[in-house]
Amino acid sequence: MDREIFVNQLIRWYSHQKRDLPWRRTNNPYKIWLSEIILQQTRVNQGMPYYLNFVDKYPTVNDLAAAQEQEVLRLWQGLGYYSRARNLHSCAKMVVGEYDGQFPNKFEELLKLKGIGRYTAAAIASMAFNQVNAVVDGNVYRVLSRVFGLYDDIAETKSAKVFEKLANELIPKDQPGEFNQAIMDFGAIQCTPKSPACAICPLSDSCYAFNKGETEQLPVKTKKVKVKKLFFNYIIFEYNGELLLHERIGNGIWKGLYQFHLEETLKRSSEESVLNSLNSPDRFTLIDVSEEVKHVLTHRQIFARFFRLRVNELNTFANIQKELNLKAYSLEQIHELPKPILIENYLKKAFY
DNA sequence: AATCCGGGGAT
DNA sequence: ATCCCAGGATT
Repeated sequence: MDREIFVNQLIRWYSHQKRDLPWRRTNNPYKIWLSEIILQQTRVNQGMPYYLNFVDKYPTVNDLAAAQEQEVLRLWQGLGYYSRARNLHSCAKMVVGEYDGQFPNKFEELLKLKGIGRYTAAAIASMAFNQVNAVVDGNVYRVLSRVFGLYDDIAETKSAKVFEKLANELIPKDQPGEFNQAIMDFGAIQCTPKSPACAICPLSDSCYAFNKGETEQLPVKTKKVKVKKLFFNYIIFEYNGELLLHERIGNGIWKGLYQFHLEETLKRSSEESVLNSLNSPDRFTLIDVSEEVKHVLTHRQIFARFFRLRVNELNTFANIQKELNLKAYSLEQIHELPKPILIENYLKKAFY
């Protein structure tokens, strides 16, 4: 594939087929940054409502910096990879505190900010500040590997350099932002992972993969994540309309989110053994045991059950909070807490 | 370099 | 079921 033809055809395709997205209607670096963080490992359709909510609630980086982290996490609830939300908040405070509320306009400077890696730094630099920095995301890997016949394994760290080098050789200096968005939209709409629309592709004539019949083989990606099975037994202590929850702390999934008391095991536990694990089980009355819920994450399969217990006496309710480091919340308060979607789904079913 | 971190949609 | 998404931080 001739490089000049590729760039020209790609941008031509983009001028006709590009999606009308709200963060494309602005040069505001705050909004572009916000959209990029939200869209990391997230499809546009899934991220869109979150973007709109964030812009609505925090119109400027100052508004976001002034927010409470828990409020930010609550707004992020359901989007996953919650470190993105904590880093988002941290970054907003950095921009306000160290950059006078103005996002830096250079790749290397953007890279210093929390939650901004090489992809996001290039995206902001090119789209908000017209800097010539090529993005490399999943779409770019796919499009370049197919069009130019690159067999570098995209699961290998070193391959990023190969694709980044080529992308930076291709990117036109007079419209870097347009090129970056064009190649990503092309990957998302036209050159899709499964069944790419080669029959109507303006690049198919000289596309390596199309001509070699290799579209299914490219990009090359080897490593597969091993999935670990976990069994979660959530205990819901209830007294007079209040439930006990606590914040997940330490590093690990759902850090900063709230949940019920959790008994976690590597094998499926019997209902009896879960209840017997509690001190003086006669202090409680079992109201309900939920069906097992399967919750799938990238490298976890969680099989969860929810044990709903009515605490018999107020005194016991207070003691449990101390024993298990829990806190009592009304349903209204719980609604405002950031929670894993697994917890949220159960609450909707059993309480809301 | 390898591992961890969510949830959902397309196939 | 499997793949992968406008990836980054940590180990």
